[in-house]
Amino acid sequence: MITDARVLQPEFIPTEVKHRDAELNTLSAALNPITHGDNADSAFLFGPSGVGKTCLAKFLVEQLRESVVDLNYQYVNCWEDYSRFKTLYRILDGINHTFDVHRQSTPKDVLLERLREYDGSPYIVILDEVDQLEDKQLLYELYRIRGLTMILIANSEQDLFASLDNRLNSRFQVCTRARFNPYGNDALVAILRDRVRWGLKSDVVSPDELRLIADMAAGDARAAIGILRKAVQTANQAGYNEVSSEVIRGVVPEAKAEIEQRSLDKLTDHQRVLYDTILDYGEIAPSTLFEIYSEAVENPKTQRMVRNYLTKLEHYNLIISKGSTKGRTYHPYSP
DNA sequence: TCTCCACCGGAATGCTTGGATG
DNA sequence: CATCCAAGCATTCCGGTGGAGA
Repeated sequence: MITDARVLQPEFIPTEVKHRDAELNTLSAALNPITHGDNADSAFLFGPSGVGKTCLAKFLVEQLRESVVDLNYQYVNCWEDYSRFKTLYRILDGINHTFDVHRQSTPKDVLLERLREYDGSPYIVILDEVDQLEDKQLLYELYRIRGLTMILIANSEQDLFASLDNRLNSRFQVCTRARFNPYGNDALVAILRDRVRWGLKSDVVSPDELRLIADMAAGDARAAIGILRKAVQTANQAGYNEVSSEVIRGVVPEAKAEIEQRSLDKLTDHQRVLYDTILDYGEIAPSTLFEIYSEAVENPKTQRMVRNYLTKLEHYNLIISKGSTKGRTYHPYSP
C-alpha cells in the first residue's frame, strides 16, 4: 500500500511548492540579491499553523543553493531552542564555529563575538516560531551581522511586533513580509493528491476520500497530512487495500489529539507529577507544590530543578504562573 | 514605609549519556 | 569494541525582587 513513507512525514519538503505563487515570488525577490553576491534584507513569514510557511522557506533556500554554490544555511526552531544561548549556538553550528563552546556558562557573549568574526559566504538563517524566542534583543544583534540574512517565521504579526521594542520595530518595518492564509479545500486536495501519488500505490485513496480529509483539516495542511498518514496506517494494519471514509472519520480525533499529546509525551515522570498536581489543585503555591511532589516521588529533585521543570511546563503552555515572588501561584493552562 | 523572606533564575561545576570516531 | 566528547541533566550557591506583615 505504501511505496514511500517519507512523503507522509510532517517534515517532508516537496520538490515543488504549489498554491503559494504570490508568497514564493515575494520571498524570492527579497532574497534575490544573494544570487548577485549582495546582502539581502531579512524577511517575515506570517500565518497560522499548517499553511506552508516553514515548507516554503526551506524550499526556497534549497532552490537558492542550486545557484549560489557557497551559501550557508541553518534552520532553527525557536520553540525548542528558545534561549539566547541555544539559538546562537545553533546559528554558529551552521557555519561550524562551535568548537570549544558547549556550555551555557561560556562567558557572556563569546558566541556573538564568534558570529561577528564571521566574514565568509552568505548565510541564511531560518528562525521558526520566532515569537517563542525569549531574548528578542538577539534579533537586533543578528540583524547587524554582515552577510547574515534572516527568514523569520511566526503565527501572528501583531503579537510578534508587540513583543519587540521600538528600535527593533523600526528596523523591521521595512523588511519584506509575506502573509499566508489557510489553504482552500481545493488546494488541500491538490497537496494530498501529490502526496498520494508520490508515496502510495494508486487507487488506495479515492478523490472523494481526499476531499473528506481536506474538509476535516480545515485549511491546515499539517493536520490533513497527519490524518492521511493515520488513515493509511490504520487501513494497512487492518489489512484493507484501500482507505475508506469510515477509516478516515475514525482516525480524525486520534490525529488531532496526536498534535496536542506531543508535548505531554515529552515530559518525564517527575514533570508529569508536577503537572498532574497542578491540574488537581487548580491553584497551588510553590511551597505546597514542592511538598506534595516530594512526597509523591521516590527520589525528589531539588527545588531548583523543580523550578526548571515548571518553566518548561509553562513554555509548553501546559501551566500558567501568576504573580511574582511571594504571591506566586501555578495554574493549569486555559486557552 | 520598612524589613523580611519566599521565590525566582543566572552561574559554576559535576555526573551521565549517547553517538561519533578510530 | 573501546574511547572520547558534546550536550543534557542535576546540584549547589547566591544575588535580586517584590509581596506580606509589622
